[in-house]
Amino acid sequence: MTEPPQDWSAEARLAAAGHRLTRQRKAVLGALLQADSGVTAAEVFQLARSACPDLGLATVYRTLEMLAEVGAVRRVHGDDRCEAYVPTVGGHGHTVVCSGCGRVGEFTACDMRPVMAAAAAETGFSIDGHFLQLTGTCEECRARRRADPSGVGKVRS
Amino acid sequence: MTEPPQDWSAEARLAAAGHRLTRQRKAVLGALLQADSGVTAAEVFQLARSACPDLGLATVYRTLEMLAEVGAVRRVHGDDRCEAYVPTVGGHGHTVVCSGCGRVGEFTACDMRPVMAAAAAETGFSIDGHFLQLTGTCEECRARRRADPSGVGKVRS
DNA sequence: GTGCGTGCAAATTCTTTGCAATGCA
DNA sequence: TGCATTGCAAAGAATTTGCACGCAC
Repeated sequence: MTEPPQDWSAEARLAAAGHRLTRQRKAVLGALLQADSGVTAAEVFQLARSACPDLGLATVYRTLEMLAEVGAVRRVHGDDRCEAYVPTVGGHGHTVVCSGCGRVGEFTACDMRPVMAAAAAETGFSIDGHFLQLTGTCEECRARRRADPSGVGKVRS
Repeated sequence: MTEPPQDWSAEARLAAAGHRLTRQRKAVLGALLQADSGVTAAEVFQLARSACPDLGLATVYRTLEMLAEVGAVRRVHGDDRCEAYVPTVGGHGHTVVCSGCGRVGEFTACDMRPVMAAAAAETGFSIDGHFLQLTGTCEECRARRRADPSGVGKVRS
């Protein structure tokens, strides 16, 4: 459609799509960047409210949907439940979710072509996209687990 | 934990986990097998009701959760919305969702080790699991698209 | 016979929408 | 200034829970 901008920042994406950069949207973006793990709409609301006390929850939903549309945030799906959001780093990327603390990492080096070819051969579908999300343990949680191998050491409620 | 059964059928999984096979659960399983695309809880309810008219919606939710727990069904996530279910074919597998009609294929030949290694190197996480879902076009939708290249040809409402 | 599993309906949670007022471009 | 955007509150959808009864084992 439109020429992709050189600048993949959220602000640039907004501008490229013809959206305004309001105080509320800055607050939502700030909350997303502040959190180093996937956040739900409710968590964004809570975090962003400290920067913008009159923020409404409906605005958070509207903003998150809009940000996902322009590619500034990515939706993260849990195995059980869905709907957490993380800010996008680059053009295409995938998320790694820590099973210990919920922290989210993002990586871009992904060559899915062999897997996609295998899938196409096995199912007869032509493959044109993929959603990949890895689970693992972040460095910090590995350290904690070493220190206390007995406890499960879950941090997120 | 428990020794995995040789038989990966849903009934065997239920029995292995100590769950009873009731009329309602048979109806839910039947509905899942009957549908060749991912179905939501509401759709399962509607389909299963023809085999079991006194089925309650709450039971569908309870049953789907239980089936997911024992690995008899897999949750499918849409890019926008979540929570559709497909029956599991084998021990480990992934789903391919047709963007035209919503039909779901499953494939098992997946070697994610290179991707997981790359992710570990880039993020510092130790990777222990992956959720992969491909999107593409099934054979039937490709044929339809060839016949009518103009229309988008979406089938699902 | 014993509990697990169920139906029903109410309760709860999550998300969306309408509309007048506001403020960014 | 013009129109996208917002807050509030109410509507709506999706999901869960409590409890007495029925049925698989």
